Amino acid sequence: MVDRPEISTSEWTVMNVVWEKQPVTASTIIKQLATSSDWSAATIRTFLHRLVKKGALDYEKDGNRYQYRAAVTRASTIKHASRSFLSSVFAGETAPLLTHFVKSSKLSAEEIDELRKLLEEKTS
Amino acid sequence: MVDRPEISTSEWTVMNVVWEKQPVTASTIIKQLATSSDWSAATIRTFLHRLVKKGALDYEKDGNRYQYRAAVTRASTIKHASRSFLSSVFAGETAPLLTHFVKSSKLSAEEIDELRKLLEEKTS
DNA sequence: ACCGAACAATTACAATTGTAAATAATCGAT
DNA sequence: ATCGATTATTTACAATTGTAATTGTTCGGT
Repeated sequence: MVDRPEISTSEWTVMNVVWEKQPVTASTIIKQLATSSDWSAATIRTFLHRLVKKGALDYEKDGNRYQYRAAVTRASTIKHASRSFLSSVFAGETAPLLTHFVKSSKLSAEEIDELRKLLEEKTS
Repeated sequence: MVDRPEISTSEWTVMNVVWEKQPVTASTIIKQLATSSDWSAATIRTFLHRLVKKGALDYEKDGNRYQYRAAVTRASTIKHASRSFLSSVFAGETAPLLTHFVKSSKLSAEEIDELRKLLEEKTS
């Protein structure tokens, strides 16, 4: 649980693909991000290298290329980033954060129900 | 509504003080942050200058010093930062974000009730 | 009118980030 | 065994960020 370097916004985008598809090669990631981003292949490869350097990704050699996979869980990384976002942007106050996101979001009936249940549980 | 430069984590801390106390002088901000941060006065003054440069703060001269006040509303700045956080960390999906923060938060009965009401409204 | 204290403005400097291009290594097909 | 394509590695470079120290300016008190 030593603290790893922060993951930047761009790096998060890459990590999300890795968590979704791992183990995954650079070119698969590049293909996947081709639509949603306007990064060049080289740029994405830079992010991959940096993420390995930061200890957020691991890889195994697979002939010519690497199969990347996450070295940290999405949950723990989210926890970290969320804590820091909450603390800087909402000055640490969760209720206003929740109010903001509830207000600004479109939620399905199921999602609303799910959240309501979670809130119930907190009451007890 | 031209897009202004991003506000960094440290700058957010300063902005939160300004929104809370404006109009406010540098030394008041420095005093306020003395407890909660370990920045030197010079560092905080640097942040103030940068925030003016970025168009996030304005000031009026008041004799020797400046009275700073926000040039952007907290609400709109929060909206911006939240959108970007949602999109990078939660891949744009609000429901998981809400789930995460509800689970990880301590909420008072009143806050829970308030949130429940907000959710009700969304149902309709 | 001058001095020190308080302020603001300028400068510094390394680390991180966004954005790649250039170079080196290697696999697969001939 | 060699060549081109595909990877990975190294290098580049400006902007932003964290963290101040230094220098310039001005107010308030003697």
